[in-house]
Amino acid sequence: MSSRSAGRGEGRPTLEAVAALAGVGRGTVSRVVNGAAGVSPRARTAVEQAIAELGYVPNRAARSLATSRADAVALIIPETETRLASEPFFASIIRGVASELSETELQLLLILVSTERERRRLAGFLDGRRVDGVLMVSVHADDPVAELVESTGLPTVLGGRRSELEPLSYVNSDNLGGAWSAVRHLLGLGRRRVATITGPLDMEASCVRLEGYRRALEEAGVAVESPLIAHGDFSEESGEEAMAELLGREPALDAVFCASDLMAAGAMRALRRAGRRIPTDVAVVGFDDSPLARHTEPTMTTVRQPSEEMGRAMARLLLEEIAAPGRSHRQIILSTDLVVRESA
Amino acid sequence: MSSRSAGRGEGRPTLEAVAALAGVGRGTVSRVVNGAAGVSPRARTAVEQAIAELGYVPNRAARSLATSRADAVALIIPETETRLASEPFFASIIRGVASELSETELQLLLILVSTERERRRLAGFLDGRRVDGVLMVSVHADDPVAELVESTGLPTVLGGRRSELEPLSYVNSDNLGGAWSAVRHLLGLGRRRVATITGPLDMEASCVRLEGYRRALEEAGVAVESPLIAHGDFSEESGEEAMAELLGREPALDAVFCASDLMAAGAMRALRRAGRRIPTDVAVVGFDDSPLARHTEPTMTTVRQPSEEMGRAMARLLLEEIAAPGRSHRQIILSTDLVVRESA
DNA sequence: CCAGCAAATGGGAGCGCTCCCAACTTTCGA
DNA sequence: TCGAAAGTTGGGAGCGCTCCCATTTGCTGG
Repeated sequence: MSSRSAGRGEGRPTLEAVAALAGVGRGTVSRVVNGAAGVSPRARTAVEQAIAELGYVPNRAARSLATSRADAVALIIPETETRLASEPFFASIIRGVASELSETELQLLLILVSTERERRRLAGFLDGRRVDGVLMVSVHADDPVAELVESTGLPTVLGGRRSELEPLSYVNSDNLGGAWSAVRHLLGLGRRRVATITGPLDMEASCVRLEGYRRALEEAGVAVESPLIAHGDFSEESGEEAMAELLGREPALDAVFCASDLMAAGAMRALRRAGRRIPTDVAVVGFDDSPLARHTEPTMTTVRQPSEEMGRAMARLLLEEIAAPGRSHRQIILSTDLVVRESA
Repeated sequence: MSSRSAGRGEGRPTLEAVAALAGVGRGTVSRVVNGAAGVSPRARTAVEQAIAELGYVPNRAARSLATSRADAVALIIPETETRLASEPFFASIIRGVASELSETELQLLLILVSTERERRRLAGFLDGRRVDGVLMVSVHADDPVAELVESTGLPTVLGGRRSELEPLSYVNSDNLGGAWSAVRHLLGLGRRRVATITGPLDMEASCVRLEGYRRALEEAGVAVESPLIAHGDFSEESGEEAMAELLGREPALDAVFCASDLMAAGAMRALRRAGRRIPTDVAVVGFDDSPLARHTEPTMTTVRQPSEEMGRAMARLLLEEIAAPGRSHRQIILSTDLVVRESA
């Protein structure tokens, strides 16, 4: 049903074969295939028939060579360790990107970069212009991979930004608002000793979430105390350690806002081990609303960020950027919302 | 640091430019670039120098056109609904595949197929020979996507198989042994009314896990009763429903083996709602050892399948198949092991 | 009835690379 | 010392497609 005649790579019909069968020139066939104007109805039908008969499919390499377009975009995930697997966030991004791209002719190249070797390989790859644009998530402030991508001058869209003055286009979620509403929720519950576990501070999202925490506290007239702030790296283990640390410094804390669900899960574990009841003794709020949040015990109150939509928006932005290169860069902020469950 | 001179696509140096600068012919440069033998040391250094000086990177489209290789493989995930996001299994596969591929020149194309439109697009894509091989996971028995792939004649490796007489190469985990040991564990705990929630029966893995369940029971001289068997589709909701159904039919059951962690999580929820204690009243075992298993309450006993290794093995097999096409197809079975936690 | 213009069409000239062969060197054995 | 074998090298001939221009065809108006 798919490839006619001998399925081998060699026998595949070319533009020329179609032209011959349809009794027209290559140019005409090309026009039909690419939906260009200026083809008589008669010629068009003849060509379409020939295409169907031969089962013609254009050779992308040849097209690429002639047009110097790649018809592909890369999604770069600089994943340290096992984050890809443990954080469904990435999977959602992938889904969003893929679904948006499926409307187009563009292919999606997935590039996981963790080692130095892979980074070098990426450099050559991008310089080889095998893609028309680049999507990149999980960017750290001085990420060499991001710099590499930026230096290629390819259309690029980031998921998240490196700093407030991010020169590249990006899609971000409202980290400030999300964190703020999480902490406000905690305060609304009457909690006053609210701690926070941040993500890695070389990621802007972490800083902004911390800032949201600060603002909510200040607005409520509650002092921001550094013993109530601990740092993690988004991983579950780091959340567990940070929580233990917090508990050691501030035994009286009655709530904690974690910059990721994974860390919140770790924190919950640490709290349980310390004999604290959740949420009675300590209320916990996470960030992401990953599937995990519905499986912790108690279920987790968390800030939902629309990760799939984020992937979609990234892809859309990239398409625009590819279509109109040089245009000034754009950014999209997606709103977050608090999902209240049992833990707070 | 990456692209010299005017970064624009046009100004990029070609093979010819390198040849000119090095004072040799195109053939020699090509030989050097491709590490072919038969180049004098003198010529080789001259070429290498020129390449460095010009920052030359071969144009892949041109190479593809000339060699009719694509230097890429596709990973096809026929994902229904949100499975990609909810099942870290896929993420692990991706990681494994990507890490194995990073040793090579091959690029990884990710193709998510869920709609009919996307399937048609895939057909054209594969016929366009844009990849040298195909990797595919989550295959259903009469999966049209799998048939499509098979019909292209491209080197292909499946994750899982469609039936016992799967003609394509595949990597599979020991579903039979895994299920068997899970149920044996349950029996060892003294449980005698052991139920099971299967996956979709149009997937071989589901059938085999069910078979493992049967055998363990039979070996122990325990009758296999159909009221103790319910069917799900690997999703959490289906697990919940199936468990409710089971409870209705067989209130006295004291254990349940679920063909996926997600369904086990759903089952646990249903049990809790029905007032059954886990594992006191009903012991639960899942399958996959997804991250989720460590977050349920109680934590889940489950069968671990090495999903990342599965991805790796798939990639390795595909590389072999691409290198030596026509060679008879191969299969690899990865062993599973039981991870005992609190739920059983 | 024909000049004059627009629409349609054919096909040459690449795109940058690999393949392969003819030609040239060098080396070695007799 | 010479011919043959082995080692090198250059570059023509594509790979299949798009771009673009010259040419042909089909109309319209004077």
